[in-house]
Amino acid sequence: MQASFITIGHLAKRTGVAVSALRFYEEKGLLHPLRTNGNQRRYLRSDIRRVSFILIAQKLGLGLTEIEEQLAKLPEGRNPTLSDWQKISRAMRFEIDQRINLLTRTRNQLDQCIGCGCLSLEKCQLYNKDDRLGLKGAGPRAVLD
Amino acid sequence: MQASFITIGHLAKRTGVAVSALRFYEEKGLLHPLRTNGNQRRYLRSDIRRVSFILIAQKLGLGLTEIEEQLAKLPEGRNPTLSDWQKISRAMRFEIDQRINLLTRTRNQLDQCIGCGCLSLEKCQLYNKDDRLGLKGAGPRAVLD
DNA sequence: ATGCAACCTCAAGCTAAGTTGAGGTCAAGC
DNA sequence: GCTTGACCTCAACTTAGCTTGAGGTTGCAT
Repeated sequence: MQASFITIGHLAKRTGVAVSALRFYEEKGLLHPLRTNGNQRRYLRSDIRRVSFILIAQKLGLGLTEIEEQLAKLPEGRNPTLSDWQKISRAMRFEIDQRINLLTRTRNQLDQCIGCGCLSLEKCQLYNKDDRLGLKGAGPRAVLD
Repeated sequence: MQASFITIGHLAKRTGVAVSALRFYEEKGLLHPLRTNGNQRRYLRSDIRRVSFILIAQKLGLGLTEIEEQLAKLPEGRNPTLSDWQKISRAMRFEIDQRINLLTRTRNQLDQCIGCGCLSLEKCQLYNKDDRLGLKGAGPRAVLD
């Protein structure tokens, strides 16, 4: 059978990802190729799509660990169906929306800052909001010189 | 004079950034504190704002090198004025807008993908567009199993 | 004038996401 | 049946952005 198995080199060419990166992804648990008797990796054709997903998700700023969590939702063993992928796509859309919202909020706050000239931690909305500082101590207050 | 100089510890508390990170930023050329006779760092109060800027810019995904380029626009020596900061803020606003646009485009493309179920490199807008693949060889075409 | 927290330097270590290289094996075409 | 390109493992190196630790000094408050 010249079945649906492809070599690592083939997968690399089809996805534009380096062979070394594909091996690295396997090490990180994102890919699970089979092996020949001679110990060479053999991928399913559907792994091309799997790798595409990794690339897209990385563009969205997800780390490999988070990506693995998403991929874990795919059925292991059988080829993922269209609806399997659609579920994940929707999750990603949600992610993107979140990011757009965050950026939009940041931009609005920055607009205020352009107005007031403040890039101060204590007065500026831009920074106070998003966690990070506890602003615990009632330290000095004169930030604007 | 209890002038406008602050210690590294003070700056750390005011910004929420670790002392070690502040020293690291200096090494990378983002901060230029003075030194006491005893070799301890002394920062200007305006460095609080400078650090705030670093934090915000990092959230936007800029690397320290790029941030340094922005900061280089600030006058060295004298305290930056309101309008100095405003210039930089506007540059940032532009950056944010760019990012929002990119994400919005990505989302629209993903929406198409949800429709067609394709997360394929060769057919999907999402991936083909943005560089990366040369898609040079006229390799096999059957991506959807 | 002394104690001790806060500071200093320098080297090494860490995570993420890979790449590079050495040394060796596999498999497919002639 | 042999050659050769593609594959294998394992270890070390890379960049970014820091943290941690060892060993030593400073400076402020009493």
